[in-house]
Amino acid sequence: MTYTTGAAEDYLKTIYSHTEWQGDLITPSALALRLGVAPSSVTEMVKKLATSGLITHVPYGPLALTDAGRLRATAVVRRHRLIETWLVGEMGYDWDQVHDEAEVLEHSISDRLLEAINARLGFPTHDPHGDPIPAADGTVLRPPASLLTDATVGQSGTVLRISDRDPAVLRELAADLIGPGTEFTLTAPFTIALADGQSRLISVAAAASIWVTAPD
Amino acid sequence: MTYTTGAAEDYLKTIYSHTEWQGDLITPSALALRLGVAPSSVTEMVKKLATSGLITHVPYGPLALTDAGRLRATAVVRRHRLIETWLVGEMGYDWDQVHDEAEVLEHSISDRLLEAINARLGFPTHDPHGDPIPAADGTVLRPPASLLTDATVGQSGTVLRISDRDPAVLRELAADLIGPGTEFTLTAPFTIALADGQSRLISVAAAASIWVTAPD
DNA sequence: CATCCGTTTTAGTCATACCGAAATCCTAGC
DNA sequence: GCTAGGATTTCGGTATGACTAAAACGGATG
Repeated sequence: MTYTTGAAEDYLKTIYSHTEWQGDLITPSALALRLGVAPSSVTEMVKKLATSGLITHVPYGPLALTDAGRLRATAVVRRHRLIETWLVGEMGYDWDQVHDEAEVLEHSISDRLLEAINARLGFPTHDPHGDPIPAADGTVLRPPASLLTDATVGQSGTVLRISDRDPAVLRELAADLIGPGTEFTLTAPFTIALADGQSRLISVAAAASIWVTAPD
Repeated sequence: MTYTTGAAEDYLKTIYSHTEWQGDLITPSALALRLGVAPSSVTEMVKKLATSGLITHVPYGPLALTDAGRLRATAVVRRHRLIETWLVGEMGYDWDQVHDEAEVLEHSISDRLLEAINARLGFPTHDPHGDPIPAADGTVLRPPASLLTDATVGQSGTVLRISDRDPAVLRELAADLIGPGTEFTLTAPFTIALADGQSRLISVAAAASIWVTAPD
């Protein structure tokens, strides 16, 4: 009933993450791809999660979290992002090096230790990549955002988050001193002008990882 | 071959811990008791560990670590004790509250994070209970010690370590301000006089958990 | 030296989580 | 409306790590 293995947490987290910025529901095959498991494995886990009341699923249809499932998922995301913030803030990690470590620790840290870390960090609201850290009650503060690849030339805004999927992208942007909070104007696909007047050429992979304030 | 699951690590660590202070080899039944598993489970895991070259075992005989097994075991113990030291030193835990958390984290923390913690702590040599922290190469600095229950009346010495097995004992001794480094003279079974002249009545359970400098 | 009894091993199950192959479903294109 | 092909599920099987019950072992005792 209270089904909370590490594997199940990974499924819930991935389902949640897909809807967090993209908006649409995730399909079993997309979930399998993201998790790096076979589609048949997804079918099995989906059955267990549905039986436990954490997701809803009509056969051959997409997956959706229930309220209970979303709470469980945001709890895992909260752990992940607090751990990442801690690794960068206190333990000397760079932002492209924290993902794997957090991926493991998010399943093993106790609530008590998590809150001790949270307090040490001063109760941060965002992780190093700009992702909002869900509150303990599952609340997430997420401003409207769009991808830099969808921005129009001339559009100005602020970088809100960088997807932490690709470490190479994170290293590229760190070298360019681009991160959450950076103000920019898109001068060409994909060249941006920074506040100090400097110009930066952004790789396509990086542009597809940068979420910026939605245009007016 | 490189068999390093969390379960196997627990077996190795427990085999090692038994020999660390007691000296004699552990039997399968004692191992089962300590780990809280059935004897048949031990037989199975022993087979795997022996096949992997981490322990030696003649059927119906006791268990002994190989050099490779001892190295693996001390690595786990090192993790456990550094994590405990960190929880007490930086995260606001008391010494009776760290065991369970360390028990989990010792299997999931990366070498990198462990060394970052180690550096933050200033490369400690002992954990809060007085247990020596093995070096990365498996070396352990362990002074000769004997149990307070084996001490003779009139014997003086210094508390070297308190077994972290029983949290209640740890709380009792913390309340009595007794810990590693405390100098004492045994005045009766089990009453000890401290350096400042104060006297303390020690419970039998606590006395059986206190390791002191060996008598001359 | 035979027997007894606790220890250890064997044999058979279970739960989790994964896989590949085969069957089934859904839908887009005709 | 039919059908091809991709997506999904079903089915059988693998690996880990645990369990119980029962058989096999071996050291201590009479």
